[in-house]
Amino acid sequence: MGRPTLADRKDTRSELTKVALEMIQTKGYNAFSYNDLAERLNIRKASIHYYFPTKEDLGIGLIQDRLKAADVWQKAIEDKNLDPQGQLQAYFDYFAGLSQNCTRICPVGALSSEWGSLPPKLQQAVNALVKRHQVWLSGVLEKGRAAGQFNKKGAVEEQAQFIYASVQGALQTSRAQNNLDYFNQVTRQLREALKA
Amino acid sequence: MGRPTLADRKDTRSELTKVALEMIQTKGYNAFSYNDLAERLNIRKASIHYYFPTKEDLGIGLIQDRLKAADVWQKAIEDKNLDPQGQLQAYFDYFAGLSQNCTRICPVGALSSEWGSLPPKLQQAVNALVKRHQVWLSGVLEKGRAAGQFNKKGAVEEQAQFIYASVQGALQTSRAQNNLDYFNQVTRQLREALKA
DNA sequence: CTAAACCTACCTATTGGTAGGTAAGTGGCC
DNA sequence: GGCCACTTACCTACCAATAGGTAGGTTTAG
Repeated sequence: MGRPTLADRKDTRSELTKVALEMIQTKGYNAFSYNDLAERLNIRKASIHYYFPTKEDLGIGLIQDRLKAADVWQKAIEDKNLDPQGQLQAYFDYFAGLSQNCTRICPVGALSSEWGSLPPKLQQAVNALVKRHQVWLSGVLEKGRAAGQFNKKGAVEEQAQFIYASVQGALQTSRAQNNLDYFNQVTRQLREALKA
Repeated sequence: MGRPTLADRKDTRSELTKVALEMIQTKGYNAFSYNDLAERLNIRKASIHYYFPTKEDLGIGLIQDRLKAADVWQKAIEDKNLDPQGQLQAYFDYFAGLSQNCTRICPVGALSSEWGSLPPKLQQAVNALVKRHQVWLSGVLEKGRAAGQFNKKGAVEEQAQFIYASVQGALQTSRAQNNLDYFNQVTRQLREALKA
């Protein structure tokens, strides 16, 4: 009967961040509107403001979701008991999967490219997520060095930055060229550059 | 008075692509409007349509400008008679300068991040510019290999892709972190990864 | 006289956002 | 158990601002 009962309702909030995330990955932050989201979820756009008063709030909320997802992912990786090299490979695999046949890039990379048009608080949130990635990578590199898997050229933080930047760029260029091999070539060379 | 005589007029077309370029680099393609451009050039926005009927035309025109600029730059580099390693460094230096104190990124990287929202012809234009970069880099690497300056791990095209992706990502992340050292760390590690 | 290089004035669609509803579910109190 | 206050999760209907774009002038130079 017209309106669904509460029991029927989906978790609208997480649906919103999910679709907004997808749109940021495919089109960018400034290329989607509340109307686009409303049509996708089959609700009115005013309802979106109930969960996210402003688009900035939506952006920040969505990044916070990613922060939690990173927690989950990192713990799942830990449980697999991979060696550092395997963990690095899992990181690459994660992004290769995220690419979805060269249709998406990392949301953080997308937002970084529109930096000057982002509200300061959203910039902060993005930065926190970047840092999280780099801290995790640094940890993996540290362990890998101890295990003799990675070389010791420069600080691990610098190598982590190198990996992070290359992955972001590779995802973007690989989409522009419509060829995931591009991404794989880059990660192959990263492994080469890091090995002991 | 009021209105300037034709002799006083700047080259409005190139001013337009220049300012549009800057806005793409700082905010992204979807974050600036014809109105923004009009205010910056102190003309009416309708006049912009005289030069560029649509925003897509503007984007494409601007990329074609960059293609010509790349020609000029490459020839200027050739005249300097640098060795391949010096040419690669000049490439890095070019991007470090383009960063303008971590306020701008490469326009191609910016457009690549908004890929899904770009008109197909603009995507094509962007791709042509990416290819130009990579072909030039491949040439430099080829010569560098012959001169014993670079290693021969994989094809030069693959190494060129690696360099290109890393530079793009480094520019973006370095802006997000507001720290050009980030960019320099990445290029340092690229040199390391390429050396014979 | 013509054409280049603008202009004013307008258009429709869309933007993010607000005001004020309303149906359905929740918890407390007698 | 029944009533009532309250909250949740939406809704309709609007708003001013801005988007890209168009029609049809006007000024200036050659």
